[in-house]
Amino acid sequence: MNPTINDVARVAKTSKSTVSRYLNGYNVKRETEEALKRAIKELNYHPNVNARRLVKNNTQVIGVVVDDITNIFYAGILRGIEQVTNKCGYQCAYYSRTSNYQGEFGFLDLALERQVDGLIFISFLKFPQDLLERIQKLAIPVILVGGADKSGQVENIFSVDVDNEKGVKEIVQYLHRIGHEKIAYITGPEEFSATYWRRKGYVETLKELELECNPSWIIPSDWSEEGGHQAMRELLKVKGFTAVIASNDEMAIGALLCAHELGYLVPKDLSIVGFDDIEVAKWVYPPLTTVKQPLFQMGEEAAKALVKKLTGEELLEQLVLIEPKLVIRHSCIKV
Amino acid sequence: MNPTINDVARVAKTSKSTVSRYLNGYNVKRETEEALKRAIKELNYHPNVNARRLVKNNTQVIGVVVDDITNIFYAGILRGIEQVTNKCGYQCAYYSRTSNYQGEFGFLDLALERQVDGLIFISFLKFPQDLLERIQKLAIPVILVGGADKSGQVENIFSVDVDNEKGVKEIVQYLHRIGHEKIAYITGPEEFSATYWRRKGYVETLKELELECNPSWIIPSDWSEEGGHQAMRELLKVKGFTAVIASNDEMAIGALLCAHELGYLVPKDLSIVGFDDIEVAKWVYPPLTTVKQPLFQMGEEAAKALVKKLTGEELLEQLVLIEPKLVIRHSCIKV
DNA sequence: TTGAAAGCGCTAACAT
DNA sequence: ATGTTAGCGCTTTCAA
Repeated sequence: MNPTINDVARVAKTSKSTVSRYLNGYNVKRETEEALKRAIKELNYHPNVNARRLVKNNTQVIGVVVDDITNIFYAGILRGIEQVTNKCGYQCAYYSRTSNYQGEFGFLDLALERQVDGLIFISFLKFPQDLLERIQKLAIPVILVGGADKSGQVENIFSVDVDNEKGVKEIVQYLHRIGHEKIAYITGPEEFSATYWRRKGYVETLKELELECNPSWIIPSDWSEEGGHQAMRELLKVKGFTAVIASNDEMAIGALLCAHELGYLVPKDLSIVGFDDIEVAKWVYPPLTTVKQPLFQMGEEAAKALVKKLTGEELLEQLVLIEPKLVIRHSCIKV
Repeated sequence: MNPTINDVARVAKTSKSTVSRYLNGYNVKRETEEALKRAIKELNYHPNVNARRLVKNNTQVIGVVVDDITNIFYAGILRGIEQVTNKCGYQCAYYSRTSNYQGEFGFLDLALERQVDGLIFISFLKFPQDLLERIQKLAIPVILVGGADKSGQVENIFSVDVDNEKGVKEIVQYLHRIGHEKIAYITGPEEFSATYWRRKGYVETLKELELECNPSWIIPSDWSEEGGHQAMRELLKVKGFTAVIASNDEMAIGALLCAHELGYLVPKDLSIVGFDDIEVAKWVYPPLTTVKQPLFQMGEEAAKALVKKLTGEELLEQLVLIEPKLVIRHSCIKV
């Protein structure tokens, strides 16, 4: 069996409350401190956090739940979260929904069972309404990152996301600035909220700039490189456009490779833009013009909000939308 | 305050021991079960795991510690780990050493403080001797993934790694088979155990095949795309070789880009091989020939070993080395 | 099948 | 500055 504060107290010839006090940073007499230090070392004592958590009814850990921990996309967000939680004395524990939680929202048990003090849930799928309602009823703070919906906001739930609409708007404006008037679009799967907002950015900005909005220039796809490849193949049957916006970088890369295979030169014959600015975007040829997701900031905002809730502060906003940034490389050219 | 089993007992008009038994799957009378179900629902009761963990002195959670959770490289390993822990009724919690653990081996506290039942530690840096010694003394099982050292094995510590030496050996043999006799090599930083074993695979296989082993054809670098780029620039000043092995894919991609920039065609003028088989490897032009890391299997083996230790089984081996697989694409050509 | 009671390791009020 | 004591929410004998 592991040593307990009782053992430490016995060895140091004092009481367990004194041990507890010492361990928690309260003042003890110089000599007791020495004796305690020796006893702890001698016994190789380590506190049992489960006992402490039981009595204090808190854990000082923040749970970060992602749909799939192996999805590289979260990386920047996690970095941002850690940055702030570390400063505030919280431990970060990461959980993947691919693990065996009972039921769709089983991960909420992490909070209900008091494994964590609060939760940050990262997902780019649209957050289902019943999830939102359940979170709303919870006593434990849960912050959402990703699948935000400006319209269907639920009272008292804080979420942060990238301003997808704005991102695509900037792309279209940029293409327009360098002379493109006929712009095609490869869209993502509908279950992602980003799909909706990015396409909205595309359609609305075309209207604003009075550019041609041709439905056959919008091809649905699946975020994947292969999907982008195939979408491009279809687009090149339709023709008539001078630029293609893929709603993420992987599809943009697929489109790029497809164009090259079919004998089109990028950007000479065709300009291509992506979205996300994944690392590979600068390695492909030509380096991809895209829009950089402010992942780190998203993580920071989410963690700050959670820490505030945890310390009883009021949150002023319900939704923070962070602006992405256009990254101009070499996959677009003036026409 | 949250409802406890006492509340449930009161509402269901029974005792807390009966509630506990019911919750733990023991038989209770049909009617009590009904009453309990109602009470639990009515109160919205959720067990407090900290109390349970305290009395049972176990957590049913496996901690997975990585150097940096934002390093995409771990993805496959994590998937493998989850695959087996899910089956065995353990929860997986992921921790990043970039979080604020006290001191270099602070993450071991996760086990000492009983936050987890066992630990899988993933790192590709050489495992320092004192870490190994500390782990050896621990009552809690810790499995190592990555920085294995065939020679300096420490009694009673289980680790799994890819057979790096074998991987590079296969590359050299392949290049030799398609006619290359002069092969350059870009190596990684020395603090990674893979650097040592991969270079060993290169040097030894050259000797075995009686190929020229020219020290100025070995350039140290830093795993990065930029590093590979620069290493290639240096190699192309030396010249004389027909193929380059980069000890990871990112450097191989950098080398590829550099060669193209300087007017060399790959694979016509120069064959290039990488190591890892990251996703991008097939997206670059020409698609990169490389060696696929058996990440999923590594994760599986590690988790299986930990579960065995946790259930008191004996482990037969101390080190499992998993063979990587050559993936032939289009960056090499017969000479 | 159930209830009473002890105890897991710790914190915190209270008393000294 | 320190010791005594109660109690956090649960499991687990033991007895009925």
